[in-house]
Amino acid sequence: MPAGRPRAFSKDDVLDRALEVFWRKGYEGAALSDLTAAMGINRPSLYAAFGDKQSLFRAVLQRYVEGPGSFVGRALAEPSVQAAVARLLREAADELTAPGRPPGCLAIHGALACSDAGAAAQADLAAQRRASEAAIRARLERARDEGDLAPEVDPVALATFIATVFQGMAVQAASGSSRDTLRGVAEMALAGLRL
Amino acid sequence: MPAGRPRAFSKDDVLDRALEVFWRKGYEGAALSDLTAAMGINRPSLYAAFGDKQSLFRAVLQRYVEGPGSFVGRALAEPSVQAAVARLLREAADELTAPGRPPGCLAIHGALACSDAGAAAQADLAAQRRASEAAIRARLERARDEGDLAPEVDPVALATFIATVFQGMAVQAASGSSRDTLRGVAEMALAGLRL
DNA sequence: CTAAATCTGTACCGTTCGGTATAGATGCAG
DNA sequence: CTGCATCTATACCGAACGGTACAGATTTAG
Repeated sequence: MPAGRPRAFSKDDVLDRALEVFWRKGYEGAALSDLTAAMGINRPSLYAAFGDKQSLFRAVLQRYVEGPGSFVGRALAEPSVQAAVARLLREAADELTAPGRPPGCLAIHGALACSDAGAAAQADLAAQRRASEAAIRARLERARDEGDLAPEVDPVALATFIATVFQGMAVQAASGSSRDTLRGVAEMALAGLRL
Repeated sequence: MPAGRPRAFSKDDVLDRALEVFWRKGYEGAALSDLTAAMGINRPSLYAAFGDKQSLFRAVLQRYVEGPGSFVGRALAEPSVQAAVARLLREAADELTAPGRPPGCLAIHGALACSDAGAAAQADLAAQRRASEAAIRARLERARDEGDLAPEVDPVALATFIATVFQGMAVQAASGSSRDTLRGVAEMALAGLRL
């Protein structure tokens, strides 16, 4: 334990509070006063613990990926590629509309369009979306190597399609679409894929 | 012609300039100084001609729908529903990545997540998205009535699916995806629909 | 040519933004 | 108990925000 007065809050706890604010209002829409109010700490404590707003957002994004966004990795770990993709899209409908959380996906609507001040956050989220799409692609390529995917299927194009449907579902969720509506979208996409 | 000094600019011209700014930065990311600089007019002129920022955004949105967004209506006017949907998604790939314009769709990323000050713009865009989806649904229902659509197809669910794919494509475009990539998404969606 | 009406430009309003200096409180090491 | 390191809290900073008052310029109506 380092010398000096110990921190009076848990970093993870206040990060979760900050996540809720960024999730609901986006990077630029979340003011520092919103953040400190929700986190229950003062401004200098925030800066001492996390650095500036941009660094806080990075930390929040990482926590988002490892927390609410972790279902993606679990879905892709399904043994068959058919089950993996189906679980991914079906659980997306649940996760994007989970009660008690903001609707939609932080990585998608957290900073889609913003001023120059938000360009870094915008780039962070775009990179995260690319990473998720790359994870889907890697899973499809593995399936192709294992003979679990028809050889005429293009893993790159299919991964982009799946990611695109997911992103559209996130927009729908942010607009208030219900879980059942998103489930319907997922089923229609899966029916078309007929993996 | 009304008495008094005439306006020194064309409302439509400066609306197009404002559209570019809102499209690129979103409602909240577009500062009044950005807008007046791009429009080439002073702040009081803006307020006299359009009212406050929110009213300007409404006017810009309407011009967007009637201008860059008008391809949706034209695509849906195709005689066969198969051609209508195919043209809608294929032209979306072109329009969302058209050179010389901001990538993506104002109605989708213009105000997805924002502070309380942007709630009205957020609601306007959500309503616009619902209207577009309703237009697709109406076209599908017409096709069903005309026998142009298999009776087991649910127009509501299919319209939601098409709108969702479109919204996902807009997110991809805003992240820098190319026209060809979006074309691939459109083709994969159409192949799955096999209308 | 005068009067009324409208637009333009400057300069400013109060508020909120992200970020920080500084002082007091609270802990550990010796 | 003393010294020091770290955290908390108040109060503040300059800059940018959306919005407007006011004076001068420019037009039509009479």
